[in-house]
Amino acid sequence: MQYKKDEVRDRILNAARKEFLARGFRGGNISAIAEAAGVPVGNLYRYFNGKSGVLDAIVKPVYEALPKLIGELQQVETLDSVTLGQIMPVLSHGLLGFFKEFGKDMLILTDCCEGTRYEDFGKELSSKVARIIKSKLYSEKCDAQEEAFTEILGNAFCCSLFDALRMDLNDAQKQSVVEKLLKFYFYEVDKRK
Amino acid sequence: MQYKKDEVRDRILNAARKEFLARGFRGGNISAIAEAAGVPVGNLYRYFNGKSGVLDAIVKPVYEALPKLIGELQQVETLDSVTLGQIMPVLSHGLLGFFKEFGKDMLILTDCCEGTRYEDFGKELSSKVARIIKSKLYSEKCDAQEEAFTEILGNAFCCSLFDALRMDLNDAQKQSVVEKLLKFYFYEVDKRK
Amino acid sequence: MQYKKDEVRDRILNAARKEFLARGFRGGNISAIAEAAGVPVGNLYRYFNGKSGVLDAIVKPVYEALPKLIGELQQVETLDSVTLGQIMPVLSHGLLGFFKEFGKDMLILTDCCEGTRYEDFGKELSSKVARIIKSKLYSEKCDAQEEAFTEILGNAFCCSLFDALRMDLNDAQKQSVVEKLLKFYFYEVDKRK
Amino acid sequence: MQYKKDEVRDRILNAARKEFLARGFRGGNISAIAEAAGVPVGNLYRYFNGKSGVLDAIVKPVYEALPKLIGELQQVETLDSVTLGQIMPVLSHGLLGFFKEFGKDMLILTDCCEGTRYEDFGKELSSKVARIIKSKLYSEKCDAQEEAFTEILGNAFCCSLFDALRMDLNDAQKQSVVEKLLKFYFYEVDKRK
DNA sequence: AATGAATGAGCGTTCATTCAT
DNA sequence: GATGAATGAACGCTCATTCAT
Repeated sequence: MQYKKDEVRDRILNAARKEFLARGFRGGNISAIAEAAGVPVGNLYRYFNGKSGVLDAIVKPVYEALPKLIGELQQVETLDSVTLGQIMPVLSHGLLGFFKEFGKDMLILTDCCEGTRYEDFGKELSSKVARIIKSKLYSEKCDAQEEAFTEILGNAFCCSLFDALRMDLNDAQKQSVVEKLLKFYFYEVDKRK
Repeated sequence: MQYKKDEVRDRILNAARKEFLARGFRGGNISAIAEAAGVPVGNLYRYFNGKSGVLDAIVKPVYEALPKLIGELQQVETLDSVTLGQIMPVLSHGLLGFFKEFGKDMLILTDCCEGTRYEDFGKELSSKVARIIKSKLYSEKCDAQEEAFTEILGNAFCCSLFDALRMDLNDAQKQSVVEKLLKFYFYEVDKRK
Repeated sequence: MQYKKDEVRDRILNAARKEFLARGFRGGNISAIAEAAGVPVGNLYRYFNGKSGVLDAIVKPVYEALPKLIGELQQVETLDSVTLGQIMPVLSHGLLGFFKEFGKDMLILTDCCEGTRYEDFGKELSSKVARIIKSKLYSEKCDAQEEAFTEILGNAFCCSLFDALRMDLNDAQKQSVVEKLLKFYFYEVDKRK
Repeated sequence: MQYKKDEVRDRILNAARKEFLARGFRGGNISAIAEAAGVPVGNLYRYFNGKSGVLDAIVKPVYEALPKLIGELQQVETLDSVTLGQIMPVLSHGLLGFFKEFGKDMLILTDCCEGTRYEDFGKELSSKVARIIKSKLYSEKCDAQEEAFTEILGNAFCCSLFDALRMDLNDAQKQSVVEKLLKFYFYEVDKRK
């Protein structure tokens, strides 16, 4: 009865998404998820490997797709002639694509994974972005403040993109907001560094 | 008073700071705090009103000092002739002062209070900042994207300031980083909006 | 439903009855109840809303049935021509019925509820009875001693009825004892007041 | 510093009396007693052997004086010619005397000793009184109902006396109420048995 | 495969008692 | 002798997980 299983699986995942978004992973309650999904607790354990198994199912796809995006960025980054203003759209476009594909799961990954092995995802992404910013903003070595400045910028830019995704806007509006952000962050950035 | 009470109190608070930073309030374990502080659980309750009492002791001072800063901002904001580039230093300077006074406690307040009455502190601060940005960036009504844009900016700026505070730099360096951020965010901002 | 739920529920309630009778509500130990019932603590909480939930289940039915009895008494009481010797049988008959229906639970209600919202049940019942006695014994206002006297009588009569219920007698014997009590308390009572 | 000790001792006892009357022995809190007495907890343990030691100090005098009274009763009881109407005044007079001497301590003994070795005091007193009633009311063997009836009467009479003591009346009034009770219970009791 | 009752370790908290000063 | 901080066993309760049916 495979068709049945998938439907149950999805009901569980959707209930879990709601629960984790509302209460975080730690605060989220497995029985509440099962009940909301209309599935007996015991059965949930046939579909998933416990609470963290449910989280994995929700979050792993996004989590593992990230290196691909990062890879693309790194390829572009190494070209000396490429500017931040050219790289960042790749990132933001990629994230927009992610969001279209994975919906809220990306936000669960970034916002609701305290206390799990995913909790550093956001930080890792930020620092990757920071490294790119740094390499483009300061061609040679830079001092502690500049180092800090780029880290902060990496995080701020990521935060801003995620905020944009979070907002209750249609895709076109999101696109437009992301473009506004790109302009805000990287237009004549060299003058403001 | 044998075994100076204050010393025990501080040991508990410091152990709690570590625990809450590492695991958040919900995930933080009172017994672990007591043990790390070298205090039996029961005794901890002589010093603090339970788990949330410990959190209060750490976080309330910062939490209650905020309105003062907000008040200063609001006074400055209402003057039509004042620009973002003039207001924001007040905010960043205030936060720097906060940080000097309250150290990591401010970060506990912003990062570790999920599930407590403090959980909206960061959001409230951001939205306050966003409102100021909006009033200065768009003199009249603005559309949904612009609205979203300012909200995102408010949050990003606050995040950046907190990141700066979080960094392992001396005060002068922090000051310098904050100034870099002010420049980055608000220099010729009208051109990038 | 495997392991019929009702059977577990009853095992818990019976263990709780014993525990509360032996140690009172405050002194009663939830883990001991669970163990005596052969149920793990956690499971007990599937059946009842905590310690006071178990008490409620035992005691509420009796507690809420009382007003009905009081109502009947009040109807009879208001008639001027009715004597104590006629009213009290209504009360004692009612309580006998209660006891047939609720068994020891009524004694738990009267004896074991210190520190709960039921703790005044006995006192309220007594004072209700006292008021009836007073209205029949002293047609007009009465002095402090007479007031005290009726209060004491109300309580004594209630105590006596409960004692009768408590005794290890069959129903017929109980009935007979109650009749003896009625005679003892109210035969030619005016001569002894 | 003996004079000091006694004063401290009394302060503790008085605080304990209040606490036990308000919350019972089990519910009473040793630290609260110490605080109310203005004595550090540790010091309380120099004066008394813990919580039950404090109770002992309050309650033992009354508890041990009882056999004396019972003894007097038993002496009178054995005389065949003596009637209930003659014995009971001895009891009530004795209890009145007790109450004058021990004040509220007798009520603590009867009302607040659940869970201690004193908890059966009331029952024992009642059954003693019941035995006297029985021997006078039924010269020969009696059936189960009569047995029960006398037990109930013993308890009711004791309860009534204690209630009388409990009331907020002056000594003369108490005396008068007790006489009312004696009349109520034992005037022409043979007709009502 | 499905069900939901059972399980028990672990949490936050209380409080009678002891102990260091 | 006086002090009150320290101690830790025990409580009521929760919840992720297992198990019997």
